[in-house]
Amino acid sequence: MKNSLSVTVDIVVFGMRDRELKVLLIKRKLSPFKETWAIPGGFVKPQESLEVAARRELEEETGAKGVYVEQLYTFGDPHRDPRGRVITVAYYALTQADSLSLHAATDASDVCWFPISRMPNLAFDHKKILEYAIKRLRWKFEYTSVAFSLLPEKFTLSQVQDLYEIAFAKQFDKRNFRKKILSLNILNKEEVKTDVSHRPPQLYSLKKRIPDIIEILKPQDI
Amino acid sequence: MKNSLSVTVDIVVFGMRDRELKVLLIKRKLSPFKETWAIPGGFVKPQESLEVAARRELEEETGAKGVYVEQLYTFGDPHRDPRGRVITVAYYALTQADSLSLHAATDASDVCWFPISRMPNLAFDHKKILEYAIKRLRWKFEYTSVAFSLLPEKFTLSQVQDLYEIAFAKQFDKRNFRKKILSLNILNKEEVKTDVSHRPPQLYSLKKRIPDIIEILKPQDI
DNA sequence: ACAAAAGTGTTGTTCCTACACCCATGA
DNA sequence: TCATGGGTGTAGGAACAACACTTTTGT
Repeated sequence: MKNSLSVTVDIVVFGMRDRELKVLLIKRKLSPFKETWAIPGGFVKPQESLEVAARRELEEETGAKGVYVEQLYTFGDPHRDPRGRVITVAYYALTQADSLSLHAATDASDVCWFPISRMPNLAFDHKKILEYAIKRLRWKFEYTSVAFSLLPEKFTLSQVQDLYEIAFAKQFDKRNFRKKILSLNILNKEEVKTDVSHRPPQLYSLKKRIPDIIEILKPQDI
Repeated sequence: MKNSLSVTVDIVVFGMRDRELKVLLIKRKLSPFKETWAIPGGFVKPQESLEVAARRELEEETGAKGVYVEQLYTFGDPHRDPRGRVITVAYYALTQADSLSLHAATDASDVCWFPISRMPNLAFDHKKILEYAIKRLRWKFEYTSVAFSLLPEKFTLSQVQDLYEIAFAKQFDKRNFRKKILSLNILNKEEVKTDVSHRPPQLYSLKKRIPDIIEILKPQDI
């Protein structure tokens, strides 16, 4: 039973800022890949479940608790880590970027949001992990309501549309989009937003119990 | 870096037999869970990638090579294995059950197909893994062409429909089903099957290059 | 008054659903 | 000739796509 395998978790943290979809990266303080940008992660502790480990890593960098976290894929190529055999279980998280305050954890000299369209070189096989995460994110946006995890508690329909247009790099017809979202019957109407210098928008919140799969977009929309 | 983690792969092997969707199970020869049915699996070797390990386990029990294999999920609860911390990366495979010959590998005293509707008690957390695999399988049947991996090279449209009706435990309208499948434009027409005591059916094969996601069924079909 | 974003309906088209009978072969 | 599974079309309804103007507020 004894062997020299190690297991890490890595967590791809998504957030929406400045009308761009961004990912949180850390600059590594230690070898290998010292001073290279990487996805946050670390070794799994002996008595810790994988998701708990992923949430711990997330919290260390961002302070975020209770956000949406989902297992992505396990990367186990024997040569993916120069230190030896390290298998990593990748997760991704959807956060409200604006409500987080970043702190470089002990193993990082810097933490920063990077837009997915302009990524630096990444350590290990993190480029592959990131590409996989983006693919999964789009799929989830299409078929589930996870996208709303990137928005504040109360939001306008325009914010939802912006989110989808950014994620898919594509414009949608306003009337059809609103009709579609409302017809899904997954939103509660909240109050009307005031203090805006234009017509006051209706705020909505996401209902609590929602089916896993709801087909928000059609495949040809992509 | 040294720790006492072990990593295994488990592989849920699906096949279609006697108009039922079945899963291959082994009877464990060793403790823990001696003489209990379990999903085939084993420890990952130091220089072996995860998928290679999964395929090796599959081949040991069935001789099957080159079949469809996909990573499912990684189960890492600290207490899932009484021997200590064992993380398992679960895979599933889609095989043409009739073309396999089963051999109990060294760690098994028996190998057998079980219909998913009548499963025995399973070792470890294998019940959970299996439920997860069945969920993923249905999802994949809906949105991709993996189902065809359970069929022989050349097949009739009725075989496809049977497969879907069995997987979803639901009847589909013959004309609509055939229209739908053909409209996807993923099949090549082959020869007509002879030597059947009824009207000779048209044989089809799956085209080589097919988009990942094709929406074979609609959500409300399920 | 104007700038800025919110909000709203209709029509044509496409896709889905429901439904029942004839066909080709081997025995 | 009969038993067996293979194969086919149409009509009504639902969902989607394309499209432009009016509303409400702050400045």
